[in-house]
Amino acid sequence: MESAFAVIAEPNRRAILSMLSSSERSVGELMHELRLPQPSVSKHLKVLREGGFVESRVEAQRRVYRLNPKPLREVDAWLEPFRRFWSKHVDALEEHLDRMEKEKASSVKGRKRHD
Amino acid sequence: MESAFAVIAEPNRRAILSMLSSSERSVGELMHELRLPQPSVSKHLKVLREGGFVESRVEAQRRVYRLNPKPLREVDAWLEPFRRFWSKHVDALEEHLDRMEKEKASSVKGRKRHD
DNA sequence: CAGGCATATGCCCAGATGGGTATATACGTC
DNA sequence: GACGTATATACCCATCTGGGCATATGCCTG
Repeated sequence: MESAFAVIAEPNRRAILSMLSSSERSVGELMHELRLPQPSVSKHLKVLREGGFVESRVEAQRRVYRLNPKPLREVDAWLEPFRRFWSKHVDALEEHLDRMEKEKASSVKGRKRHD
Repeated sequence: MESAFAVIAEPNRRAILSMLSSSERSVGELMHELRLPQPSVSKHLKVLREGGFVESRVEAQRRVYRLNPKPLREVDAWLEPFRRFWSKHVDALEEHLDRMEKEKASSVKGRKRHD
């Protein structure tokens, strides 16, 4: 599995991560709450493990999985350059005014714009 | 393409989005900067378009693509519950208590092990 | 040590997907 | 309207991946 993005592309894996964000769980608990066959859960957990999203602890016959946030921080970091767009639509007015001003300025003296 | 997550699972598509985050580009510009064959760029753009990540504007024979941040906000929103893990110091206590509780419960009946 | 529970793994299959190539469509120019 | 440019699409193929099933492994109890 290439990247953290590919790992969280799978809906069941996202569900597992969401569950683990509230508290750690055993495979059986995940299996029951997600209503997935056990091999399926184990396979997804393997992908998550190898991607560094989860870690496991042995407790008798059970494996208890807990979240490791590191790979998700990578995703979060990748989003950073896009955050300036979050408020862009809200601030459409401001952007419009900003553009108006630029055009006004350039129409006076023929200044050029850079983009 | 199912979800926004599946769309950004592809490295070239993330590259396109990153490029568009700085400024809009034509297909030819993306093609040149990413060194990808044109059909490949067009196909990725189609996925991005249908996923709502980009919008296009016709300019003579060219199609100029610009970013639409909405689907990325979904991804950002999904990350929200995990952000409390970002600052490990703050939540270390809670996690510790959580673990203590489980150990107490299991130590009553049998042996315990951790790693 | 047998037997049962919890989890992991191996195998096969069907569907999805990205790459590559060829072709279609759209537009602008002469 | 012929031609070149810019982009989209159709087609084929190799690969990957998740689902389902069977089975292996590990641990605990009697």
